[in-house]
Amino acid sequence: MCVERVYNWFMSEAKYAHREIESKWLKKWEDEELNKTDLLGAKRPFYNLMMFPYPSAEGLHVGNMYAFTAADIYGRFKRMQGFDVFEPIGLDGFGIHSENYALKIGRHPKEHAQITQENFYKQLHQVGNMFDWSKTLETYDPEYYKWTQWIFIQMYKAGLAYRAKSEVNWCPHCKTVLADEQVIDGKCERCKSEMVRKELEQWFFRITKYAQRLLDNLDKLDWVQNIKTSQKNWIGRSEGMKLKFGKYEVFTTRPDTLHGATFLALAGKKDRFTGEMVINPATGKEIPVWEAVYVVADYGTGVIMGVPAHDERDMVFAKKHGIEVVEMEPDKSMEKYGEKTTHYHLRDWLISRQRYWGPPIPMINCPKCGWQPVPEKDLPVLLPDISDYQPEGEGKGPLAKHPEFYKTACPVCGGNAERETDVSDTFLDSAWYFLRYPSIRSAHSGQLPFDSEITKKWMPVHMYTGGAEHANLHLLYTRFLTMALHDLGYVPFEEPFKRFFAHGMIVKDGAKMSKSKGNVVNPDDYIAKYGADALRLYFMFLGPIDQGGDFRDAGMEGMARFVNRVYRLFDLPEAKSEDIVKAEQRLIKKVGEDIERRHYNTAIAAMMEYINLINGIGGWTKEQKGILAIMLAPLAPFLAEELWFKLAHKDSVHLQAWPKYDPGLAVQERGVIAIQVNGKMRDRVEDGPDVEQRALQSDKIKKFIGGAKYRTIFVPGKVINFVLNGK
RNA sequence: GCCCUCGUGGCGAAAUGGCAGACGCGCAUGCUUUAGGAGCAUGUCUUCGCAAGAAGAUAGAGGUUCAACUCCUCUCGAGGGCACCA
Repeated sequence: MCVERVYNWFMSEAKYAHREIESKWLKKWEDEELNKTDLLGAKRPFYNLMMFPYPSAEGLHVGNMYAFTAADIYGRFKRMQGFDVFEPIGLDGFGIHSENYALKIGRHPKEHAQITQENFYKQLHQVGNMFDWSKTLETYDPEYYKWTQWIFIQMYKAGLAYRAKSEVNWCPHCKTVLADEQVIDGKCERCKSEMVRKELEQWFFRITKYAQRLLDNLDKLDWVQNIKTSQKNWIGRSEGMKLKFGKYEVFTTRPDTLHGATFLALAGKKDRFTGEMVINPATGKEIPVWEAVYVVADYGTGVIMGVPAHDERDMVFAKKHGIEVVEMEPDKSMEKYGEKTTHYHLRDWLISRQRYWGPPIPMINCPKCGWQPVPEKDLPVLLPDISDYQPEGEGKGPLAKHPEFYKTACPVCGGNAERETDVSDTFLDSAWYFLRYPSIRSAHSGQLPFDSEITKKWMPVHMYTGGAEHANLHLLYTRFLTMALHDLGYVPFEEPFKRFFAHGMIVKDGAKMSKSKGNVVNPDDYIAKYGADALRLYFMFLGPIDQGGDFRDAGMEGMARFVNRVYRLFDLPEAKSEDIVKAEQRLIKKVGEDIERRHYNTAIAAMMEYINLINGIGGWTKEQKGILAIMLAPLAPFLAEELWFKLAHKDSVHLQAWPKYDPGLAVQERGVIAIQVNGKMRDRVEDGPDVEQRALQSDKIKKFIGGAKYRTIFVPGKVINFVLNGK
C-alpha cells in the first residue's frame, strides 16, 4: 500500500522538466551546428524565409513568435521530407521605427540597436526554431548597408532613381517625408500624426515604370487572393481615353458620355470659375472651365470633363454652381474624338528621409557637374556617430548640420561638392535582404551583394511567411526591386517569392495587445513557466494560422498538460495492439497532409486523439513511440528530441525522415456507415458485404420506409440513402 | 461608393457535397491524493422525455441536389483593402 502510494506520487510528479531539457538540447544543437545549411552542397534547396522583425521595443513580441513558429514548423517538416532547408533570421533595425523608439526613451539609436540585438537574438534562440545562426544580418551593419547604397547607385545609373521637386507627404512629428504607402487615412503609418503637404525636392524610385508588369505577374504568384487583390487595387489600373478640349486634355473612362459634358474642371484649392470657355468637340457648344476642389491634381491629367447627367459628383457640382445639365444616352461613337490611354494609381516611390538612422543616400552634388553617384570603391558612405541626431524639421536631416560629413570632393572634377544629407527609406533596406542571407560569407560576398551561383540555386524564395499588413509596402517594393535587378542582369528571376503565406494576428483575451492596455504578452514569461514547446503548440492549436488567434492563459495550461501527458505515456510498457497499428497509419497520413497545408491545429488534434487511444490501451511498442516522436519534431522540437533519446537513439530526431504510411491501412476506419431515408440520418450499420440488405432489416429503417417504393443511392464506405418515391 | 474575406455550442474550433460540433478550454459528478496542484473515469448543442427515443439547429430568406456548414441568389452583421481616381 505504502509502496503503491509512493509510486503513484512519483508518477504524478514525473513532470517534464522543460527548463533543463530545453537548455540542454539548445546547447547540443548549436555545438553540433545541427541547423547550419550547406548551401553549396545542397541537393534539394528549400529557402524558408520569414519577415525579419524590427526591434522597435525592448523585446520580441508574441506576434513575432507566433509567425516564426508557423514558418518554422513548415521548414522543419520540409527538412524531414528530404529538402535542404535554409532558414535564416536577422534584424530590420535601421529606420524610423527603431529610431522613434530610441528617441522616445532618450537613447542613441546606435546604442539602442546594440541592446536590442542582444535581447532579440537571445530570445530568438530560446523559441527553438531551426535558424541558421551562421547567416544573420542587421540592416544597420555597414557591411549590409554598403550594398543598400550600391543598389541605390545601380538604380540611379539605370534611370530608375531620380530627383524631383514635388508636393510630398510630410509628417510633422517624425519631421520627415513619407511615401504614399506609408500614409494611412491621411496619418503617419508610424506615429499616427496628421500629415501635411509640402513642396520639396526629393529622391524617387521609378516604380510606375513597372506598374503593368507588377500587375501582370500577380497571376503567376501562389499567394493568397486578398494580398493580390490589395496590390491590384493599389496599382489601380484604369483604362480610358484622352480627349482634347482646346488647350486642355482630360482623362475619362466614359468617353461615350462626351456629348453630355457641360463644363471642364481643373484641380483647384477652391471652387471658382476661371472666366474661360472651351468647345465641346462632340456638340460644338461652348462650355465653362472651372477650378474644383474635388478634382485631384496628380491623377490622370488633373483635368476632368463634367458630365452631370452621368456622374453624381459632377451633378452636385453643377447644381451648386448653376451649370447646365444635358440629359442624354451614352453613345459609343463618341470614342472617335479621343485616344485610348491607361492610367495607374501607383505613384513613384519616395526614397528620401530627413532623418539620421538610415543609410546615407550615396550621392554627391557638384556645383559644376551636378548630381554624381559616390564611386562604388568608396562605399559604404558611413553614417557618422553624432550626438545631435534628433530631427528638427524644415526639410533637412540631422546630417545637414555636419559639414565634416557633407563636405567632399566631386568624383568627376575633384572640385568642392556636397553629399546628400538625407538617408534612404527603411523599406529599401528590407526590399533586398532575402538576397543577402544565402550569400553571407560566400566567396564573392565582398565584391557583390549576392553571389550569382548561390542566388541561382536558392532563389526565388520557396516559401515566405509574414503579415498581410505589408501587402502594399514591403511586398510591392520587394517585387519592384527584384524586377529592376532582373532587368539590370543581376538576378535570373523577376519575382522574389514563389509562395507567400500570410499569418493572422494574435490578440489577448479578445483585445489587440498594447502597452497602454497593459495586456502585452511577453513570450519569455510563458517560455519560463510552460516551456517553448508548450507555447509553440498552444499558438498553433488556437485555430488556423491565417486567421490569427486569441491568447488565453487557461488554454495555455491545457497545452502544458498535453506535453506532460505525452512525456508520461512514454513510460508505458511494451505492448502490441492492432488498434494502434491502424490508428498510427491514419495519423501519419493526417499529420503529414495537415502540416503541408499548414493546418497545424488539426494535426495537433489528431495527435491528441492518438495519445488518448494509447492512454486507454495502456501500452505501445518502441517503434510506435519513435514514430510519434518524429511526427512531434516539427511542432515541439525539444520534447521530440527528449523522447527520441529516451528510446536510446544516438542521432537527432530532426534528422530523421518523415514516416511513410501504408495507404491500405490508413483508410478512414469507420466500421459503420450511415443509413439515410430521404437524406436524413436514421441509423447506422456495420460496413461490409450485403450492407444494403442489412440496412433494410433495421427496425428503424423499416419504420421510416413503411411499404413505400424507393430507390437507393449508395456511396461506398460512407452512406446509403433510401429515397422514397414522390421525392 | 467599389473590391476582398468571413459568420457553426458557454469559449477556441472541426467537417469544403455524404453521420454537424472531432480536438481542446471551461463546467458538472465520481475516484485517487495529508492538502493544493496533477492524474483517472463519466457527462456537457437546444426542446420534450425518468428513460428508450423524437423533433429542431451551422446569421436570415430562397434555390440547386437523393444529400448543403460546404455550391448559387438576395438580405443582415463583422473585419479588411481602395477611394472626391474622372
